[in-house]
Parts: sequence; structure tokens; C-alpha cells
Amino acid sequence: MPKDGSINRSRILDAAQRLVIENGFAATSVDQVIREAGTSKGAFFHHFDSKLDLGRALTERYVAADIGQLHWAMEATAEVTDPAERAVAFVRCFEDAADEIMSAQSSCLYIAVLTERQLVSNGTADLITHAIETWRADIAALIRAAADERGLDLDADALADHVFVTFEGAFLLSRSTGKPEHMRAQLRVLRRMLAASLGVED
Amino acid sequence: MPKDGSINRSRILDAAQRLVIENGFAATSVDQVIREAGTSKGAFFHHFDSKLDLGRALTERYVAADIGQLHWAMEATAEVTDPAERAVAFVRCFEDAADEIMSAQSSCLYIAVLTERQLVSNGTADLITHAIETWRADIAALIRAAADERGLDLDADALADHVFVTFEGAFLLSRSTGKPEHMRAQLRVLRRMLAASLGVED
DNA sequence: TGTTAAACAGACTGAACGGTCTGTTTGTAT
DNA sequence: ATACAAACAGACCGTTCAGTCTGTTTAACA
Repeated sequence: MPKDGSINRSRILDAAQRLVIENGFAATSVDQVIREAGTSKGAFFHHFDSKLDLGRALTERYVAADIGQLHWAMEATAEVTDPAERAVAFVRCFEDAADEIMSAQSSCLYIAVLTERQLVSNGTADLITHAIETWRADIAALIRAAADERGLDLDADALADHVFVTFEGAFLLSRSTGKPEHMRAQLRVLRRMLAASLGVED
Repeated sequence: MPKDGSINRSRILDAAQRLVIENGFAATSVDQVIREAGTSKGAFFHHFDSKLDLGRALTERYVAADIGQLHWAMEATAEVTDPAERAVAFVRCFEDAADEIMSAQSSCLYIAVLTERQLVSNGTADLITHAIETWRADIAALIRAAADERGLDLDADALADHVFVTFEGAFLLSRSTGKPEHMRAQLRVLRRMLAASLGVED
């Protein structure tokens, strides 16, 4: 048996993720990735069939981490029994973590992937859609419960999707202005608007 | 004097805009653009110094149209005297126009531009930031007036930015899922949350 | 300790890229 | 008519790209 290739594979993915988020997918070359990862062409094409396959693998890993964050915030607010209050607390989780998130990554991989037509039409975007639907299902369940309890009439699915929308929109706003603090501000706006919509006072 | 080059220049910009929004900037080649525009390399580099210069020109034109839409919606709601109600009506303008917007363009040029590092660091992103700030100023003025009248404590600038955030986030949501109807749904969510925040009843 | 197959290195290739250059067309002003 | 400069066409060039190919290294197991 040979040596463990997963370490090198991870290094390639790490380097590629940084480069793709910063420069875009098409603007990132395989040579750049292997240079940054300190490896070779042979290693790269041993682990990935093609550059598009790298994009898919990159997205797969990113989606898993993304869904991990969803579950983390859900568990962190499990103690809050009232669903409306929990929904607000859920958003507050990310608001509190916003600065940390933005220092770890200046933008989001999803934006780079969804920009590239090749990745959208080869099924990589479907992985992102799966993440979106997972977030939607969990959050909409909270919102539906809150709406039932409080007799509110609202589109739970669309409201749930607005969390994703706020994240991605705020990433773009931060990227354009060069001000990462927009993420925190936008999550705060979302939380306060959500609280107002669900009738939760601050 | 020679013939009018602005027609050809516009055709190049039109073709480039479609291709860049659909495929991304780096993934769009100059040859593709001139083929689609039915012109030549000579014409292209007569009108634009480089591919990056095309990106800048593309963004300049797009920003002008974007600010045009802002002004259109402001004028269309000029009759509404109450600032809070006008802010809600302003969002409703775009909600009503959502399907039309999405059939004209499946995504937003800003996303493609902000994905590309070269365009962010060469100043093209600053043009987008100018659009963002123009929207912010106009909308925040409405919100501040509404907040004053109704004694509300809220971050008018961040709330105003959330319109941009919702647009861009919804573009990405639509792009990933392949469902343009998300734009309308997200603008509806924004309108209803904004109404709840400002104390405007539907 | 020799065998084996995965892991890796790096020179190489053909195609595609952005950009250049030379020459031709176009319309207007004289 | 002719001069002229902007508008345009397309062959061409050096570079970079994704991907290939040949050979070497690595570590578990017989």
C-alpha cells in the first residue's frame, strides 16, 4: 500500500478554495493551485479527473461544512422553546459569528461556482441547491411553527430562503466595498426585521 | 470622418454582457464576444484597450442603467407622501417588475465582476460601490424620515443596503435552483419585513 | 526483503488565449 | 476628385492553459 494521499488531496482543496474564492474559478489555473499547495501536476490529476472535477469536489466539501454550520446553530438554540424566539436566536448566532466568518473567508465559494456556467450546467450547482434546501427545510419548520402559534400569515419557505439570500448578498456587498463589517450589519438587519415580522420584541 | 463606431461598440457591449453574465468574465473570451457581436478583433481593440477595459466599460454602462432603475422607482412612488409607505411602495415596484427583470437577465453583472479578482483590484468594483452608495443614500433618506416620524430606532443605512443584498442574493438563489420566480418571492419577503419593521400595514 | 499498487513528480503537447500589426474600407470635409 | 483619419478586418505571435505520459517514490504485505 502507498502513502496516504488524502493529506495531499486536502492541501490541494485548501489552496484551490482560497484561490477560487479570491480570483474566481476560471481565473484560477491548475498550475497556480499546485504551486500554492506545494505539489505537482501528477498529484493533481491523480486526485481529480479534471479541473471541473476539482470544482465539484471543492463544492461538495464546502456544502458539507455549510450544512454543519446550520446544524451547529440549530443545536446552539435548541434550548429556546418558543419557535419565533428561536428563529431570531438562530440568526443572532451568525450575527455574533459574523466577524469571525469574514476573517476566515472574504467571500463565499458559492458565488464563484454560480458565476461559472460550466459548473452550473454540469451539476455542481445542484450541490449548492441541496444546501439551500437543507437550510430552507430546517428554518421554515421553525417559522411555520411560529406562524401557527401566533396566527401569522407568511411565506415560510421564502422567509427561510432569505437567510441564504442575506448571507450571499452581504458577501457581495462586503466584497465590493472592501468592508467585511457589512456582514454583521446585514445579519442584524435580518434579525430585527424577522423579529418584527414574527412579533418578537428585542 | 469615418462611420459611426458607437453602434458597433454597443453591439460588442451587448454581446459581452450576455456572455459575461451567463459564463463569467474570465470564462468569456474576446473571440467569443466578437463572434457573437459579428465583428472583428480589429474593431474590438479599437474600442477597448484590453479585455479588462471591456469589463470596466461593461460595468460603467450597467451601473448607469441600475441607477436609472433606482430613479425610476423613486419617481414612480413620488406621489406617496408618507415616507414609510413610500419605502414599501418602492420595494413593491421591483416586486411587480421582478418577472420582467428575470426574463431580461438570468443573473446580474455585478456578481460576475465581483467574482473576478482582477476587476475588483483594478477599480471596476468601485463603480459598483458607487451604485450601491447611490441606492443607499436615496433609500436611507426615506427610511430615516419614516423612523423620525414614527419614533423608530433602526440602522437606516444597513436597512437601505438590504435592498441591494436582497437583489443579489435572490439572483444567486435563482441561478442555483434555476427558478427565476425566487426573485419575486424574495422581494415580497423584503417588502413584508420592511412593512413590519416600519409599522406599515398591508 | 522483494513485490505491488497507489501516490507523486515534472517534462511535454496541442489548443486556446489576449493582444499586435498591417492593410483596407468608410464617410466627410475640402 | 482627393485627402484624411477613424473604423474595421483578419492573419499572426508569444504565452498560458488543461491535460497526458513516462518514470520514480512510498509503504503495507507476502
